[in-house]
Order: sequence, then C-alpha cells, then structure tokens
Amino acid sequence: MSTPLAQLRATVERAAASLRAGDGAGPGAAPTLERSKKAEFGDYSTNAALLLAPVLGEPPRDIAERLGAALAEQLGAGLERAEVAGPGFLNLFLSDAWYREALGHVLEAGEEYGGSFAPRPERVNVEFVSANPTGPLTAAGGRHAAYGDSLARLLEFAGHRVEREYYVNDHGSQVRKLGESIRARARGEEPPADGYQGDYVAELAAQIPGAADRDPDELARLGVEVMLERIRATLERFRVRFDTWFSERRLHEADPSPVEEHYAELESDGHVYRSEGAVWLRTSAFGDDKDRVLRRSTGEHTYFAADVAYHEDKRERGYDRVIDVLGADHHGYVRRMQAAWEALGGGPGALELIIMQFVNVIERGERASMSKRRGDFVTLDELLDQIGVDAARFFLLQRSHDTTVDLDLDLAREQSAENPVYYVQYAHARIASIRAKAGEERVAGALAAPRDGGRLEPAERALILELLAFPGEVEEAVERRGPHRVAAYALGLAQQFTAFYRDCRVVGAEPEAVESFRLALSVASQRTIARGLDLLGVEAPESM
RNA sequence: GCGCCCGUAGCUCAGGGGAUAGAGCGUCCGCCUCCGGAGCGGAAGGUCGCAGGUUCAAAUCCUGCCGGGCGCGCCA
Repeated sequence: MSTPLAQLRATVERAAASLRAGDGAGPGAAPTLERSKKAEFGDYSTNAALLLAPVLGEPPRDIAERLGAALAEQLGAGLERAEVAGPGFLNLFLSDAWYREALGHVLEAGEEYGGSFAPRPERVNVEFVSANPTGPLTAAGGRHAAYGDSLARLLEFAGHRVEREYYVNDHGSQVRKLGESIRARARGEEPPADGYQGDYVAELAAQIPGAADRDPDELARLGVEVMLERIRATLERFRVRFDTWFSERRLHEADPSPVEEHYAELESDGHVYRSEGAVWLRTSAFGDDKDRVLRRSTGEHTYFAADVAYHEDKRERGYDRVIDVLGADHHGYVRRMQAAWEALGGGPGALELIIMQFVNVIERGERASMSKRRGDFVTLDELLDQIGVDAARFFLLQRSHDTTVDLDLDLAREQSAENPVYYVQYAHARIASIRAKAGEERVAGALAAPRDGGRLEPAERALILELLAFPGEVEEAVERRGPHRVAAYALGLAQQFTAFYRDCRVVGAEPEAVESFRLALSVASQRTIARGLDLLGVEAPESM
C-alpha cells in the first residue's frame, strides 16, 4: 500500500525526471524528501535541484524554480506554495487539504498502517539468545532476547514469515564442567577452578537426588534440563517465545552423526582435507583468513564443526534468510561462518550475522563482572524484579545493537518511574480515556465523517506529520536491523500527541466537525503508538 | 601486530552527505478554573576524540593518528 509520503516522494521524483527528459544520463541519486527542520522551511524539502544541477549544467536555484512550478501543477490544491531556499533546496508548503487527505490514508490503513511493505515476503529464521544452559540468563541475555524478538516482530510486520530459534549448547566441555561442579557441590566441595561457582549450582545439587554419587555427564544432562526450564520461564516472563529449541547434542548422536555426515558431504565437494592428523574445512576459499579445523587430531569435533552441521541443517530447512544474533565476543567467528555457509552451498547474502555489543552492568558505581563461571552476574530475572518487563525491554531496545550500553542498576531502579516507556504508555492510556469520554459512537462517527473544515492548528499539522513518518521509520528499522529506531519514534510520537492534547481541545470542540477530526486524529495516534510499542514487545495499556 | 564495534550536552544515548546537531535523565526558573500533572512552558549546557582529504555541502564518506571495548586456538 502506498503511503501519503511515498506518493509525495514519487511525485517529486516524477517532476524532477520531467525536467531532464532526454539528457541521456542515468537516473542518478534519488532526491531526498525530508521533513523540514524549521517551520519557515515548510513541511518537506527536497534537494532534487542540487542533484540535477551538474547533470543539466544550470544553476541549482533556477532548476529548483522550475521544479517548484512542475510540482505546483502535479499537486494542485495539495500544494500551498514552494519556495527556493539556500543553495537550491525546494521547500514545500502543503495545504490543509493535503493534510486532511493524508490522515484519511492513515485511518484507512487501520491497524496495519505502516506494515506489509516487504516487496518479496521471505521465510526467515532468527536465532538469538542461545546462551549456554549452564546458568541463568543474565542482563546481557536480556538484551539479546529483547533485540532478537523485536527484530522478529519487525520482520513479521514487514510481511515476512519468521521463526525464532534458540540453539542449545547442551554438549561439550562447558556442559561437562557444569556436571562436575554440581557433583562437587553435592559432596560439599568447591567446584573445579574452571567450573561454575554460582550459588545456583549448589541449588541444582540439592535438587537432584543422589547427586554426590552420580556420573558428571548424567548430572550435566539433568542440570541442563533444569536450567533450560528456568531460562524458558524467564524468557516467557520477558514475553519472548521460541518456535524451536535446537539441541546441539542432536548433532552428535547416531552413527554417523549429523556432524560427520555433513563433512563427508563437504569432503566430496573438495572443501575438506586432512593435514597434521586433523580434518580441515577450506574456508579460505570463501574469504576467510585461514582454514579451520573440524576434527582435531585427537578425534574430537570442534565447536565449529557442530556449528557447520547446525547451519547445514538450517540451510536444508529452506529459509530464504537465516539471521544469527551473536555476542560481540563472537565477531571473530563471522567470516568463517559465512565461508562455511557458502561452502555448504548457501547463497552469499542469505546468511546474516548480527553482532550485539555488550551490556555493562554498573552497580554501586562499579562495573559488575558478568562472569557466568564465577557466578558473579546480574540475572535477567533480578533486572525484571527491579524495573519490570516494559521498562527493561524499552531500556534495552533504545540503544543501537552495535553500541555498548551501560546499565546502571541503581539508576535504573531510580529511573524506572522516569523511564520514557511510561510517557509513551501514558499517551496511549490518555487517548483511551478521551475515547471513553467521547463514547465509542461518536468515535465511530468521527472515523466515518468527511474530514473537512476550517484551518488546522499547528499542533494538528505537526502530529499528522509525525504519523506520516511512521512507515518510513519502520522500514528503516527493518532494513538496518535497528529496533531502537522504533523506540525513538514512539517517544517522539507520544510527545507530538501530548503537544496536540495541550493545544487542542478534543472532546467538546466546536464546531462538531472539529471534534470529529480531532477524535479521528487521536485514534490514528493511538493505533500508531500501540503498534510501535507492540513492535518493541511493550504493552499498550488502556489505563495505568 | 591484524580485524570488528564505539568516541556527539554533566550522565545514558539518537542522528550515518544537506540549512541554526537532537532526545531522555539531571540542573535552574516558571505553570494545577479546562478532555488523566506519570504532565506543560522556558533556560543553561557542544572545538560531534584529533589531523588531513573528497564535496556546492561532512557529526555523517576516505586516510592517518589518539582513546575505550571485544576478538585473532586442533577453546567453547
């Protein structure tokens, strides 16, 4: 569905193209159409003339002048006037009629406003969190959970089919260490030096009958089971639900195991060779710095071998796109995984690895260690106990995934009441209250009423402009894999609504057409706020 | 040494070729006859790490430095 802004953009591009008919040059850069920063610069401005100047060999301001005339013709009553400014910008002043019609488009789109824009819907797998089940989820895990889930929501809203997946590292030395640590605790001993020191290990030991005399591998399995259940419960509480929990162990079971099977396949393709007693994958043929070992000379598979098999499994499942959300400590892994993916025959662009930067938890002015082994970390559950799901999700999603964030627990506690999320929710609840006051009959009437009438107030125009920006913001958020843009947008929209509420009486405004218009505008705002919050996994309450 | 991310207001961070660089929190000064004060208005606060370069135009792109985080295993 074409949005009002998309239509305006298309009109500008058409007008620009009409100025250069037959010059034979390529299309060149698309002109910008952005909201003007100042009222005196109009509603939107475009740099089209600046871009055309070198092509046409004329002064940009002259071109802007002609562009303005062309636009006046195409937009008719929608355009109040166009002004040439600065080096050759064209500032567009749109009429109230244009605004009213634009709001009409927003309302027509209804709940789905801003969505379903993907030109080609894809089947997408998003793998995230995937924290080792050797301890509870930490605050950092929370960031991954919030990010991955919100990204999935965005992709779904765009029109894709998304599966959320958690890769369970329930195999290997870390898991074994958990087993050993449990047994040590059960026997009243200290865990091994490189084992897990956290209090939860002792709890596990107490929970498992006869732990002192059990085999570490068995204890590991039981411990992982309990931890996974806890992780699942925490994620559930955080409103994150996975479609698939993929067990690494599965890749090592049976004979031949999936791991072995897959590199037998790779070997027949010539991507695998033996050297120094080890089995190597020729990742260097696909852009990696060096080849990587799949099976050590000791006969054991590397972690990487399991990951290759895991990705082969994903590839066989036939997704159009596979996204892995990884921690910053795995960025060295990106290239080799991409290389392996291509060796497996995956499309070069189909695997996407997103690196999340760290969360530093600050407590009492000091950076808290987040070492899972030492058991010295802040759990996601603790964070949720202290600030709640909405505040935590909003806080963690406000920052771009590629910037390290400092989470000051004391500040978070203090500011949980000042968290911007409540401001946004408050605006939503306030609109619910306005609707209740007006009565749903009048609201329904307002949505059906023709949107004409007198001059629009500046706050009304500003709010409509904000609403019109939503589809572009969402699209940008999807393209850049940046849910934080949605958080920023939601806050801005709530602010614009609040300014409108301050300046414009809604219920009881005279004449009736004005009330009706403002009710409709309020409904559009409420829906858009609700959608923004939903994309972040945050609730949109009717009252608070 | 090499690679990735970051350096923007007191703090936490947006902005990633366009005009006078923004938000939240904090600070200061005002505002409750009015649809929800979890609010509103105003103010102070910036050499966008530094230096070059590209461009009509650079916080944004390129190069080099400085500072911080994280990687660079036949570990996971």
